[in-house]
Amino acid sequence: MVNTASALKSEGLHYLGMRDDIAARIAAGDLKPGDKLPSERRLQDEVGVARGTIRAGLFQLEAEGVIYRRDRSGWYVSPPPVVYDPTRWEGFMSYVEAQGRNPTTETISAELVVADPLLAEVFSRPAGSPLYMIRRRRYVDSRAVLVERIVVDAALAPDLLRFSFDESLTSILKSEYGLSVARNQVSMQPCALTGYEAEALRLKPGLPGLAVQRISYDAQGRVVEYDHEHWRHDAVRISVDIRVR
Amino acid sequence: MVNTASALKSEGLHYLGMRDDIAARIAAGDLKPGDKLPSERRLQDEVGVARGTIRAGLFQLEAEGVIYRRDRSGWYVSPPPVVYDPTRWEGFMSYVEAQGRNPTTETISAELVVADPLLAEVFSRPAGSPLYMIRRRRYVDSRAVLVERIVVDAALAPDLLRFSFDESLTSILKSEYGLSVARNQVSMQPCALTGYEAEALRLKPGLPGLAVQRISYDAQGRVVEYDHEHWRHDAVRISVDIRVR
DNA sequence: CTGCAAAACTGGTATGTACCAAGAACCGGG
DNA sequence: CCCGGTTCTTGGTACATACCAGTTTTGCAG
Repeated sequence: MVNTASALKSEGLHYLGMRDDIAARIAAGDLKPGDKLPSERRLQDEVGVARGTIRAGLFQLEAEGVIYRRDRSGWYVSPPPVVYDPTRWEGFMSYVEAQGRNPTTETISAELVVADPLLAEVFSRPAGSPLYMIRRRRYVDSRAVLVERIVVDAALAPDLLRFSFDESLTSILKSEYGLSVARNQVSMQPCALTGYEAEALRLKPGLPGLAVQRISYDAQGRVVEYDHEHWRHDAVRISVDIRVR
Repeated sequence: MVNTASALKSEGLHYLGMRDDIAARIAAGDLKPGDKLPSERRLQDEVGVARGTIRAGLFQLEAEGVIYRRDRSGWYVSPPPVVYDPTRWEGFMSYVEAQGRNPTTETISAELVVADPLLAEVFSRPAGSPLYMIRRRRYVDSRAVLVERIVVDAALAPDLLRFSFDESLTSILKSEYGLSVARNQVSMQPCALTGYEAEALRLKPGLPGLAVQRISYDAQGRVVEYDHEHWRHDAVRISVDIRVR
């Protein structure tokens, strides 16, 4: 490495120096995923720089996904991310479990809505068509990692609301309605989590995240699911393995 | 919207209020991509809050990819991101051009190396096998958006270094060596750009980015390219359209 | 031992100040 | 007109301080 913590300090980049200190302690296993860091004021005394400088270093590590914060509780070491493969239609529950983690889901709302012009276009239905809209929050090992809004065509899945969505929607659509996905159109973009998403994840508005939009089609080309997910950026890694066109 | 700028201000979240002010001016087209924002000290006077608060709001917008900074020059409105489809093997030059933007490439280095254990495993060659390693910096509309390190098997592309890599490596491999890609294995993760990457992109170390790793195979399953890319996070959007397994 | 209120602690926001280093603009000499 | 140095501007870093609002702990009353 070119820059050691001490080199950075002597260059006058104290916040990067302290960043490296903490990062090194994590890399060395001195601090493990889930562990709590010393408080900002304690670090201030230990390291001997102002609290603002300490916070700059912590923000750095947060942006890198190395640590995260719980409001007014403290800073914690981030657990490793889950791997997400958009080319598979396994649901969240199964691929998180397959990675040895503990997924849970909480339904925020589920309602019947009518298609606005945008939704109508996505589903190739007239505006005003009935659709189900489901909002959920999903956890990995008790940490909220994403909120999503799923829209399903009511014509394909009549009376969908009688089910609970705290488990896998994937399995409901398949076993109850015989709907399975043949094609996914996925778009992803780094974003900032603000407003509703930040609140739902109990995050400070503006923290970085990953916005995922997915349209799932069945073999007949009908839209089975129209999904928007907002992930905390440190909770996910994308992996794709595909034949090239 | 639930939170207007003025509402946030009265709540005591001045930095979010000013964030919304700027975001609104950009959304309204008052400030266009590439435009320069007023200086921090000017904003300080205009908005009437301390410079630290102004900077907090600017960092916010930066994390969202709405604005970016040129060191000691100023803050600028981000141009729209380019769309990147890992399922295609069109090179950077062609897909950026197809989106009406102007791509350029700069070769940083190109050399013959020998396979270390990790590279040997990727290429299924004995350690010590000859490989070409190419580092490049790529631009969209004169803004550096990514740095990459490509490794190519010297056995598949002998004497590769006689070519210039300031254009498309894709076309060289295809036209000169008959190598075309049948399968891509792509992994992506939000990251922080530090050290070499930050320097090469002339970015402050620690800014958010997207790390992309790609292994490209030909129809015989041979590794054609082993590629690591580091993108600035506001410059790219990922889009995938695939049949589900 | 339990339940609950008070106290201590923690991060969140904001202000003001100071100085540095790199970029941009200016201006004069050739 | 161009070149090159000076000056101004700009963001970058750092400090000290103050107060707020949730979280966590403490400790007392029942």
